[in-house]
Amino acid sequence: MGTSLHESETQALASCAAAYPADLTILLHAATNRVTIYLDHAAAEMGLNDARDWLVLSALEDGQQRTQLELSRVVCVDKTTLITVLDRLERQELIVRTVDPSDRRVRIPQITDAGRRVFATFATARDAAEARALDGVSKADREVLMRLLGRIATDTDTLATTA
Amino acid sequence: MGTSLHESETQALASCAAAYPADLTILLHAATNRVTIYLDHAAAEMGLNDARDWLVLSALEDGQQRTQLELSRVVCVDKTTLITVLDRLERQELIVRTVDPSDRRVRIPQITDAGRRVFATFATARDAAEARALDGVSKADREVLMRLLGRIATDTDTLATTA
DNA sequence: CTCGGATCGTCTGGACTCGGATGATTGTGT
DNA sequence: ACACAATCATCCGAGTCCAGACGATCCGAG
Repeated sequence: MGTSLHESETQALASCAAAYPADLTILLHAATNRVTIYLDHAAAEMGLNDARDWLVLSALEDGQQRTQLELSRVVCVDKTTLITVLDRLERQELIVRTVDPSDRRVRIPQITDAGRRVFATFATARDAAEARALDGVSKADREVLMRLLGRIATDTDTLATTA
Repeated sequence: MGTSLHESETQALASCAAAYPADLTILLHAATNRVTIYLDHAAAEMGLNDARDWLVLSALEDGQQRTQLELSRVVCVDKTTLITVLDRLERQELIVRTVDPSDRRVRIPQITDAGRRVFATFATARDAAEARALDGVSKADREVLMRLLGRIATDTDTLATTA
């Protein structure tokens, strides 16, 4: 499934970043696309469909009981789209959908042992990639990066001006 | 066209960032989504369909003559998808497709004066948003952010390990 | 108890994306 | 001059996304 696209996208992104090196917006997109491509590739290598599949697994990994709707909010995936992800993960026996006996409307997706293993291997692969991407970067600089990204991600003022 | 979705996405992103504050991958996604939502909103306000519409305009703004295929590579938009963007921009008279007399296969999209005006107003809105998002951040920290993002975006080693 | 509104998961229809096919045009070898 | 591969824009089809509709279930008011 679509493994040959990585090559061309990689090239395209390279020229992208080269063309607009000073623009925060473009840089954000380019950096995100880059890690997305890598993560999708890593996910495909271990039988997952997407980096999003792993994201869902990671949200389930803490064992906390969550409704599908709650889960969709946590991982920022549309509730409709989440269904297809859960269907796929369930078919691969990485999760199971349990029914809450106290409320038969809701389904509680829960990670299986197999799912936990896939999550763990993916997580180490991702951590290695992150470490490599930031290799040689000082602790202080990393902290700056994370802090500013977090600020951009959660800054409500940026959006408030449009209202 | 889909203006009501901004609200819900914003909420979702907020919880997203809160749930995984230490993960570079998640932070990148959350930050990018945030600025994308803002830019899409700003684009819609001035009659554009997308932030991507503006991205295409920005690539045409330097007046350099580019083939559609070249353009698609510069802005990281699939050549097929670019067609629909150009069709829309042409319908709005923000660009024109000219034919290269020396090679009648190619179309050279060129920005019009109206397109230049839309680009300029959007650019100032974006710059203001970026300035607000980084308000109070020291020059040195900004430089760190841009440099590391650029490095992540262009780092070839990260992908090379998958081959 | 029962009715009505709220909330869950799922389904559906229309729009978008993108790999590959197609047609037009180019240049190159002979 | 002519065949033929290469390259451009465009079209098409399979896959995906998501807002809204829907049935099932819960809960509070009467």
